[in-house]
Amino acid sequence: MWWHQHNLCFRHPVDEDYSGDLEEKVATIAETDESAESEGVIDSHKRREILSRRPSYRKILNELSSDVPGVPKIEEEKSEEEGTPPNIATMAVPTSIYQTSTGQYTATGDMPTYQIRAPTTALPQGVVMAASPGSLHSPQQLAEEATRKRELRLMKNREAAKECRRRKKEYVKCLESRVAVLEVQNKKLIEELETLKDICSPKTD
DNA sequence: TCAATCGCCCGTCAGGGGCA
DNA sequence: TGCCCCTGACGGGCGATTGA
Repeated sequence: MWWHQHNLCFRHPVDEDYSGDLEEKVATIAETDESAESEGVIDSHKRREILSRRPSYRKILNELSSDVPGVPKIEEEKSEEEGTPPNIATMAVPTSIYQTSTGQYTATGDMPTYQIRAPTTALPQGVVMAASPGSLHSPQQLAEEATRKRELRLMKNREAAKECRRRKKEYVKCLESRVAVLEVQNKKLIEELETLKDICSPKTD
């Protein structure tokens, strides 16, 4: 398992706990024996290092999908993000309707439109590096440039965080569907085993 | 009715990874 | 090596729920 928020002491009541449990469930059912790093006490620094090195949802899910045909991949969405420069006012925030490569998840409805808004900062949108550092003279200009860069970075990170959370939700949904499939498989196998036992066991009467 | 709690979402920061 | 992206962590806001 890569995800052990449920073992950490700084419990944050957001979705991390839920997805962590879910992954544990998937791992248990699928009997994929990841390392037993959660055993015992790991100091917070090490835990943080372990957590930070966990692969991205996209990677995990895509690897998963290569192993299991039924698991959909998370789309790259490069058409939105790479098609337009990031500092153009037409920030293409992913809509509440999205779909995976298999079209399994088509609508989440979890991103209300009232929350999708244009950046409200005073950032001069559309002005791409109007003043290079070499052409700046006064300290005021330098300060303005630094502020502008910070605003741009924050805006990009804001959008990246939204996208990351959206992917995480999709990832959790995929895990949920996989849990359901594996549970059904497990049930069938148990039933099959019982049937075979009945057939093969000698009648002692 | 109202304070406490919960669940969800958001923005921001920090730090690791990928890439030119 | 620096820049940029991704994501865990954190703190805060807000609406819904719950128990006194």
